Amino acid sequence: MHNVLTRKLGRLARLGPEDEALLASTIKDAKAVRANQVIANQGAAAFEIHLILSGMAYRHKHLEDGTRQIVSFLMPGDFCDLDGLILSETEYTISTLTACTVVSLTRRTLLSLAERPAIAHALWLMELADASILRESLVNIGRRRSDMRLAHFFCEMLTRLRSVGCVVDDRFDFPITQTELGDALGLSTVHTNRILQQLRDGDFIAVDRKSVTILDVAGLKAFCGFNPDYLHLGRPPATAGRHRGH
Amino acid sequence: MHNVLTRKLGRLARLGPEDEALLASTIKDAKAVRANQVIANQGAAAFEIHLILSGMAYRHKHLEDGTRQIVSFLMPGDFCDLDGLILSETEYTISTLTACTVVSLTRRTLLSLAERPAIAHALWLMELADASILRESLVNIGRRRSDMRLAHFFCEMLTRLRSVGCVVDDRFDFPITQTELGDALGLSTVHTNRILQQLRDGDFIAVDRKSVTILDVAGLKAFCGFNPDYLHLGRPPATAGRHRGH
DNA sequence: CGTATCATTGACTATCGTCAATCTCTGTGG
DNA sequence: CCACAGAGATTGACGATAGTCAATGATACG
Repeated sequence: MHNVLTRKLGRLARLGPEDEALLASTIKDAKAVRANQVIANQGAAAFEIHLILSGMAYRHKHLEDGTRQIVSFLMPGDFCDLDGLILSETEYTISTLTACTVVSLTRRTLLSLAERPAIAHALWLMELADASILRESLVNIGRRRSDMRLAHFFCEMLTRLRSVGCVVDDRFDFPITQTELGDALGLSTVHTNRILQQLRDGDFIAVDRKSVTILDVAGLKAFCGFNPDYLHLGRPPATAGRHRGH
Repeated sequence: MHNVLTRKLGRLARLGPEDEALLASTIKDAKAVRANQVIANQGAAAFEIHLILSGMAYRHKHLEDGTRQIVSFLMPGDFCDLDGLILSETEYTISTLTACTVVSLTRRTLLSLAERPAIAHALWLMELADASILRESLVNIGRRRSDMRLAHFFCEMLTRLRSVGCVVDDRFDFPITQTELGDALGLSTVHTNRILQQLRDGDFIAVDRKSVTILDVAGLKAFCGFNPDYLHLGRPPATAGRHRGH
């Protein structure tokens, strides 16, 4: 009867039965949010912290000239705005990519969770992993050509989504537009389109409106030099059953 | 008799006299490090956490193809590798830009600091500010033209260095090469050189081997749309004496 | 002085962005 | 069942931005 968060935290720290019970009693009252909705707005006061239970969302920042940059993707088990715990104002917008189940927690609730050392430790780790992903994104955008950039991005999505059980046969739901992809990777829509075609022509990936399939996982990783260490996913779930062997 | 860290943390949380005493007794045995030295190496085990007391350093990640990306700049009062507190392996290299004074702390020492709520709160905030700067860097590299990118970078350096008292008359020590600048901003050395010339020709900045002078602070900020909120510098130091009005 | 490092330049190329048109798909209303 | 609208994908043509290569200056330091 574990929820995503319990499983995720459990991979990062040794939770006792009391920790799990506390988490189970806290993480409830999930709210359904449709795709392409705003969860929290850049510049707005941060009263609540949002946790994704299912679905995907992203953080994005808007510039004066009307463009924007997507700065992170959020998966099941991720907190959208943990910094609202301490900072007063959210400095990015959070939008859903797919339909999501979201839990809203007050600061007080989260602080009470953080009083348990194992949970605090795991939350710390999540925050650090978040920063680590940001640094790798910086490397990706700053120093990789657009084809490797796309490739690296898909490798990351594959790996992170797999870690929360959202990948089947190297395929995952990913209803992203090419404009959004470009906004995430610092590319124009047109260029994103062309590079995407290259990756398809190279039989690395297959894409449709709603999902992405990685046709050649090893090849794609080799192509962009993907090394998943920076994701800090912790030890693999002990309960795993999928994708054994071959 | 406050050190940089005490002052910085004091701006982020309300430290009691005991907090300050603890910090003062902990932050000692500073080590001098020359410019262009490695403090901690990508991939090495993280035994100690490093704190910059004076000087500047930077974090950078290396790619397989020999290029690198500088992902953060570290100023007095910044921790270089707070994540070593929890993660076992540093995933970036830390190098000094100038001669630095550095304090090395064991995990145990840092954990004992974090037992005091005000200090823990301030450390939290520092970590969040760090992530916030990373997100803004992503915006900068992903979505700003190279001239605005450079401009924004200099605005950030000016603001951060000023907050730790390292700016006099809009001028600060900054012995960075154009190659390093390019590595930080996702640009080639040659292009960095040319854009730098534009900024000089526009009378925005003056640069020499060792320092940067911002000739037109308001103009530079307006040019790139700089908004310092993301730096989360907290309330200005109560003890300030420099740069009052006139 | 000689050497090393960095800055600067020119010429050329590659990558990437912009604009505008067209195509495809999906869902809707009739 | 079909026409139509709208969103997103795709194309081509073109231009701008940025990278590469290689040579030349400038500066600092021993």
